[in-house]
This record gives sequence, structure tokens and C-alpha cells, in this order.
Amino acid sequence: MKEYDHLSIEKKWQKEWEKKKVYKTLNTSKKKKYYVLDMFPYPSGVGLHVGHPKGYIGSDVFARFKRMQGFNVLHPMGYDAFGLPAEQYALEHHIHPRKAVLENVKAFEAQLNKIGFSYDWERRVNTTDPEFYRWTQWIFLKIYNSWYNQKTNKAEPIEKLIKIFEKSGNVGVNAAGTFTSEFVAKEWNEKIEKEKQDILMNYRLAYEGYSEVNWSPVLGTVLANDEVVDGPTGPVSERGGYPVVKKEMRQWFLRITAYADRLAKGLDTLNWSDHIKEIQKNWIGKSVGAEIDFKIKDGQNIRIFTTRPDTIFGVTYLVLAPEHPALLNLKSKIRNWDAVSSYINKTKLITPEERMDSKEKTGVILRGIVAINPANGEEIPVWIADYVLVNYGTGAIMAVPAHDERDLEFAQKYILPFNEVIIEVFGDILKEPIRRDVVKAIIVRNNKVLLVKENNEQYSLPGGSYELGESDLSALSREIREETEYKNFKIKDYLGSVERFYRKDMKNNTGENRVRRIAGYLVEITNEEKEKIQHDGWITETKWFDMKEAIEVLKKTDYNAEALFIKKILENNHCFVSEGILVNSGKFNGFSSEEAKIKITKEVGGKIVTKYKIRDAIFARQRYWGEPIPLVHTKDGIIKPLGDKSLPLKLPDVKSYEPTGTGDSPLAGVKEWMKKGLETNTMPGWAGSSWYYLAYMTQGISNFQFPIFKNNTKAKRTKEAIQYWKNVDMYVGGQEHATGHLLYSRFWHKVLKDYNLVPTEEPFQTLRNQGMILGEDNRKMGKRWGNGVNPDDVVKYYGADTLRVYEMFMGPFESSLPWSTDNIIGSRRFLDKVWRLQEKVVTKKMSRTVLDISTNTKLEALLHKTIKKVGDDINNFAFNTAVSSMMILANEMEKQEEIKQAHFEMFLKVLNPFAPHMTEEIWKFLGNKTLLVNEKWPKADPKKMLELEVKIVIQVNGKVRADCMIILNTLENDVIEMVKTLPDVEKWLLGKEIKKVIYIPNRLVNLVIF
RNA sequence: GCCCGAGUGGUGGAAUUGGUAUACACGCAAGACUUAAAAUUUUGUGACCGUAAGGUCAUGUGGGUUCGAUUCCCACCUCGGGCACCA
Repeated sequence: MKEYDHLSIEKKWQKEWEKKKVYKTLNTSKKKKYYVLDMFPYPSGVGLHVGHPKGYIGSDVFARFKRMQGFNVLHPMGYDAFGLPAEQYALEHHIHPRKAVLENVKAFEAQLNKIGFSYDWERRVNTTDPEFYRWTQWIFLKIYNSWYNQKTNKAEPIEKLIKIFEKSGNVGVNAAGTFTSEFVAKEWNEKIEKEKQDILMNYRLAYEGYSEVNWSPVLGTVLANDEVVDGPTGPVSERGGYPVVKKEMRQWFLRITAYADRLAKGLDTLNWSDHIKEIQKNWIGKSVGAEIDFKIKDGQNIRIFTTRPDTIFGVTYLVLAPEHPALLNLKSKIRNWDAVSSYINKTKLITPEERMDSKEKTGVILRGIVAINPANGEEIPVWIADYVLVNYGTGAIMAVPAHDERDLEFAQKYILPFNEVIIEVFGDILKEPIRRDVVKAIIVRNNKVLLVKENNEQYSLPGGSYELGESDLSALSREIREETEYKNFKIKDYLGSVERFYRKDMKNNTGENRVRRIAGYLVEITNEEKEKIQHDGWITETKWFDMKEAIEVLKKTDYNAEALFIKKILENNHCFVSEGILVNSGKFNGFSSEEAKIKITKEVGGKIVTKYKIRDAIFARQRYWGEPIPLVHTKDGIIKPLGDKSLPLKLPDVKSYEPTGTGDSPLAGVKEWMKKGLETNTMPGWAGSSWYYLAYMTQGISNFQFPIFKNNTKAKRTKEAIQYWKNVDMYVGGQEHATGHLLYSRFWHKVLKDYNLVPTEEPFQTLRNQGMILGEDNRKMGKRWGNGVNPDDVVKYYGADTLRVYEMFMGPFESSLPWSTDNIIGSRRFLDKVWRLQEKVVTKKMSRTVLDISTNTKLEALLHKTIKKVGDDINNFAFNTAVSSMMILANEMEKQEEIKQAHFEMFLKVLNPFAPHMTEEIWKFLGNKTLLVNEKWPKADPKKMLELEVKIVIQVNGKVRADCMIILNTLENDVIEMVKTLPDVEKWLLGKEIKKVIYIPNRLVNLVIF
């Protein structure tokens, strides 16, 4: 047997596969399609470390497995080379980014190819290739020339909207956007072109706007929120750690908010990890609430947004964001305008970060302004405060200190009234409550709470029912005096009310259903008071408890109301923010929050609306290295899109591509460019990655063609290709893209779907996230800590197959785990072992000894079980256990004198996706003329998995006491009788009576004795 | 603060629907081969008590349900991730 020389074997087979084009994928096949995709990398130039290929190895194992299972597998790779990282690299090394990208791609690909991936390289894409970005630009124009019709719930051509305007104005139009004023057809038709275009800009899915953005003076560019991280002295850029400040700038935006609902709903149909879905869901931030108008006395309405219209009777003031537009109209009426305007200016000066960091709430009352609560006609003050954000909801809120922590904090600071309107309920909610109100005193001394033990073994606290016409306080004082002998007590605080439901005793049919409202008060007594409690002699014992302890005791005795009150004292927070039952709410008293929300909104003339946290995406960079935005600014100030025939709008060659530092893109310095009036912003890094998975579907980007011209064969073929591949079936990549790429590409895909350019609603059906490989020091691997491990070195020393097996064996695919140079040897030893097994392989004719039938069937059973397990595990991305089961099989095979060739070949097939080179070599050595990569996945035969004998465990009282072998499927009674006679079991049964026997067939017997 | 996820040997980790906890691998120890080393290989390896047979205790902590709990329920602790004045 020759030596396992991984270097020559791997080189040989990589050449052979390339020569025979075994990974070339055709778009026509009788086989079922399967699309396995990796998130494509940006070729950074510093080279790969062993962490980078982990995801690629996982998807490659999966793709090879699917291929062997008989699928037509699309498994491509390409490069995301536009954007900041590529440009930064070029700037640092003083070479043109185009050149840098080409060099880096070459180096990158050389490294990848050593690991033996099964990519169809003919489909390679590069986002910086004009043939590629021509379509990025084309899709952008499609988005630009669209508006979102909320009646049909999809994007539609802007021409259609113009026709509607010409015919009937915008009155009946329900479009996504912020445009509020109305016009009729006549008004529209009389407008000049510039005015029309300005209005349309409010409807387009790609629109120009001005906004405060993250401006990095050093990088000379604007950054997206997810490119900014917290630094020690404020926000800094994620890349480079340069300081970031706020700056108002002209921007392009994509109206992703129009798709918020579809993006949220679509998540339910996806086979993604709950974790990623959760992140996207939070990011979209859907919440259903009501918009309600509060009338300003002698003035206009203020529209507020709230998710809790059921608390409207508890409103004690209104708050507007300092930037709220209504302030201008109110200006003349505001008597303290000086104070108000200085507060507004102050808010403008501080950054949003500072605004969020400052824990103390601030605000100014608007003197002279009075609002009217539409629910009860009450007059309430209006404030401005920076804890209300202008760009969420309506920029104004109704404040309910009793049921919102932020409002409470504000109300406490400025001494504003507190009005409780919701109380908590235990048990069921009765439609028509029958109340028996009680009041409870939580008596404390030195932070200890007094618990009173009644005869019926329950703990209680002093308290009782009201007498006719009594207020809370007088009833409480009376009850305390009656039940205790305390004279020196102080009612310190109101703890809120709760409602408790008591069902009548159905069994004995006694009592009645009733609801009790329990009001809680904190009562403090002085140390001098003696512990005297007396009440008709039914109290047997009193005790002072530590507060936490008291809660536990009360919970056990079902006195939840008291426990809740004590918890409130401990947390020093009397704000009940959950839903409950309405009180102090006029005719809505007794309603549940859920019911009241709808009824009250209707009553006050409000509207149920849905709001989202997600913001429109900024789609512009003031940089050179990005796709040019194909728009022209005319002299009249109108923006016009380029025609399809003018695409691609190529990035011009410039001498200096460094940022100008003024905020303008380097394109603003190109004469030719400016003469044509072309847009100077370029697209952000995520543009190309939002549709690249479609580009792979045709064989080479030069064959890609969206249907621009009718009857174009290229366009027809592209359409067929997209219809065939549909969407990505398995997508593998890092979870850091949860709120970026993965959201944006879903958005673009949905726009394309609205134009029937793609057949599915979602681009990525299943998503798997690989964990990182950390350095041996448990820190992030890379240049920063100098702990990077180069895959080239590992491939050279141990081989690509060992690298592949080890990275899959390390642990669960999704976990981040440290690299270990100690542990990798185990994977190499495993492959060495498999290599040596060749020697034991015999064909039928060659058999030197008579194979022991029983050990042979045993091995066969293990083999078939392993085939099944490896297949199942790969499907579940549980590669680590797949490898481990193959190790068990190899260990077992090693113990055999001889291995049947057919058995060993089946083993090679299941190992092939993990170690393609070595298995291919052995396959050939065994005399096969075909290539192993083209072989079919072996079938696991369930009949052959069964073993004649199985081990069962015998437990006595649930503890394992013995085990023994039985013939498969022995009858229950026979097993139990036999098991009782085992010496290890018998001694435990001696003199005891068996109460119960639990029998799990072929697994376990549990004898229960006493 | 709120919302997710996770805590298992010296280490990475495994365990189907509640049914032998610690598979597989690394490391370590002892033996074989060797002049020697490396490589390979054999055996052992959760903790404690015991010469042994055997027993007791162990899946972050404390309770509960069950014949039986890493798995289900409750409370708490620690770590990781996401969001963070979103009304």
C-alpha cells in the first residue's frame, strides 16, 4: 500500500475534476433542481484565515450530498467587490480599486481552490463588472419608476399613477409615503413639469430627500446606521474606528417601509433560525395602535399615536416632539415662547446618541395651550419633551403616567397628576363584574412586612370591606384600628388596585361567582407599637417577614394580590403597564383592555393604524467605488432616469478617487460627468448583493438579460433560467447580515415579484448561519490579535480533506468555537485510518478466510445505520455528529480481519462529501473506472439495520442495576420473568414486593418496589 | 430595562418523543514496538468511598411533576446575542 500523500492526491483530483468539468451545471435537466448558495465574499486582500471557509465547507458538503442524492445542484461562487472595504484597501495600498479587486480576487480564488470546492466557476459573478452592475442599475430604475399601491398591495409603474392624477387627482389614491395634501385632476394638469416631478418624488420607491446622516470626516463619507458602532468617546465607524458626527445631506432613499408588512409576514413562511427571524421582526417593529385627534382649545387638532387607547381616561397631559411641525402654528399662542424655543434649539444641538443616553427626562410646558381629552372633555396641558421622537408615530403622544413608565418618570419630575384607569386581574375575566371592593394594608416596619396567620392556615394582611359611603382612606384607617391595636401608623403610599376573580364552588354548588377589587396601601408603623393583632379571635399567629420571603409565602397561599403589592414596594414602581380591566373610565368601566381599545377608538373618532420602527434605507454614498446611480439632473431642476439602452452607466476613470472631504463624491470633480448632469452619489455596498443570486442562474453574466426588449432570445433564456431555479433553497452565511443584506434582498426580491420578474415571494427558502472560528486565545481571529491561521498552511501540512473534516467535526455548525491545533490531529488520524482500511478490503473471490457471519451482519447493520445517520445529519447541518458516526464505523471496520468491497465502497460514498479527494483516490485504487463524485448516494436498508440481539437495561426504582442481551422483540412477559432472575437484579428485589413494572420494548425494564 | 439563546468531564462536544448521562475526538497515564525518538498501537481515564466486589453523588443553583428528568414546569444565578425613550 502506498503512503497517504495528501499533497499529490489533492492536486491530482482537483485537476481531474476541472478537466472533466464535473461541477458544470446545466439549466436543463430531468432531475429536480436544488440551489445551494454561500453569501459571496468581498475579496479583502489580507487573505483568508481558517474561519472564512467554514461556511463554504458546510455548504459544499451539503451540495455534494444533494448531487449524490440525484438533484441538479446549482452551487456557484462570486465576489462582492464594490463598497467601502475594497475602496479602503485600495486607498491604503495606493492602487486603483479596480486593479486591487482583480488582484485580490485572484489570490482569493487560489486559496479557495486548494480546499476542493465543487463550484461551477463558469457562473462566477463580480459586482464591479459593468455587465453585472448594468442590471443593478436597471433594477434601481425599476424601483425609481415605481410607487406602492396599498390597494393592490404591490409596486406599480409610476406612469399608472400619473394617469390616475390626470384623471382624478390623488384623492382616492392609497399609496405608501408621507404626502398629505390633496389635489384634483384639474389642479394636477395645471401644474408645470417641475411641480409634478416634485410631487411624484413623494410617491416613488426610490426618492431624493434630505436627512441627518452619519458623517465621517476622515472617510469623507456617509455611513449607514449598521456601519456605525459605539466607540469610547462616541460613535465611530465600524471599519477603521473613525469618529462619526451628524450632518444634513442630500440622499437617495429606498422606500423599504412600503414593504414592512410583507417583510414581517413573509418570515413565517421561511425556514430560517428563530434567532434571525426574531432580529428581523424586532427591526421591522410592527405595532398596532390608534391615531386619535386631541383638539387644541381655539385651535387645530393634534394627532397622537398610542397602542393603548384603553388608557385614554388616564391621560393627564400631551407631549409633542420638539421638532413637531404644529409648534409653528401654535407659536403665536404660546406665552412662554422664549423658553420653548430655547428648548427646541437645545435639542437640535445634541446628537441623538446623547439624547438617548441622558437618563433624566426634560421638557417645557406650552403656556397658553390647552388640549381637550376627546373621551371626557377634560382640559389638559401640552408639553414638549425630547423623550418623544418626531419620526415615530405622529410625533405626539398622550401621556398616561399611571400606565407608562416613561410618562410616570416625567410626571414625577414635573409634578403632573396621576390617574389610574387600568387594574390587574387574576383569574378569568367576567363580562359583567359583581364587585365587592376591599382595601388592604401592607404593614411594614424596618423593611419587614407583617403577615397574619388565620385559623384556616392562610396568611392575610389587615383589611376589609368598605362601609356605605366610605372612602379608601377612611375605610383603611377604620379597618386597621379594628383589627389591630395600632395607634401610631402612617398611610404612606397607594399601591394600586387589582381585581381578583372568585368562581363559585361548582362541586357543592355553594357561594357565587364574584369579583373583588382590592386596593393596596403601604402603611408604616413605628417601632414602639406592640405586635398586637386581634379580630374576633380567628387570628392565631402573627409574624414579621423579610419582604422577598413574604412574597413566596403569599404566593403559596394564593394571596396573589398582597404578593403583588409587596413586589411593587420592593421595586418602588407603581406603574401597571400591562392590560387589565378599566376603572375610572366612565361608561367603559369594567371592560377589558382588549375590548376597550376598539370601542374607545371608535367613540373618540380615532383610527386603528399599524406603525413600524423600520426606516427607509439610505441608498447613496459619496464615494467613488460603487455603482453610479443612473439619473440625470436637468437644468430645470428635474431628475430624469437614463433609458435602458444607456446602461450600464460606467464608472468613469479618474485620477483621484479619494474622497473630496467636502462630502461630495469624487465624481463631482469629473468634468464630463458634470457636463451631462449625472448624479454624483454612488450606490451603497449592499446594492449588488441584493440580487446577485439571480445572476448565477444564467450560465455566465454575459448571458443575463432582464426583458428589456421584446422577443430577445437572451431575455427569454434568462426568464426560463429564473423560472427553473426559482429561488435559493439553501443559503449559508453569517448571522451578522440579519438586518442588512438579508432584509434588503428580500425587499428587492418582492419588488421584482410585483413585476413578475421572479416567480417567488421570497429569495432564500432555508437559511443556515455558520458560527465563527475563533483564535486559540478565544478571541476573534484576524490581523488585530495576530492569531490568524492560514488555511494554506493547514492544507499543506494536513491536507484539504483533513481541514474539511476537522472544521465540520469541531462542534455544531452554528457555534462559534476556538481553533485548536491539538485537536486537528484527530481528524487526520481518522483519514489515515480509512486509508489503511484499503488493505482489509476483499472481493468475494479473493476472500482468504471464511467471514464470520455474525460479526459480518453486525458490521452490515452498523454500516446501514451510519448511512442513514450521515444522510439525516447532513440534511440537518449536524455535520459534527455525521463525522463522529463515520469514525465509529471506521473503528469497527478496523477490528475486522476483512471488509467486503461493497461495504467499504458504501462507506467511501458517505465520506466523499467531507473528504472528496482521498475517497476518490481509494475508489480508483479499488478498480473503479467511474468518478466517485458522480456516484449515487447509497441506500440505507432498514431491514439490514436490525440486529438479532439487543441490549436492554434493568432498573429498580429508576436506578440502573443491570443490563442483558435479549433476542429482538422478545415478548414482554418473557423478558420480565427472565430479568427478575438475574443475580444483579434479584438482590435488590429480595424480600420486597414489586408494585409496578414499566417496559419499553427492546430498551428498558423498570421494576418499582417499596 | 425589555426580548431571544445557552450553561454537561481536564478540553471541543454527544444523548430520537422523558427511558443506560458523558458517544466521538483531543489531552493525560501506563504498556507494546524501537538502541532511542517520532509515528503507530493496546488498555485506562466524571468525582468520592473501597484492596476488590460494589456503593454513593454528579448535566449552573434551589424546588416541583414522574416509576424514571440534561430533556417538562416554577424561581434564581452566570454568560452570549438582539433592541433600547418606537408611546
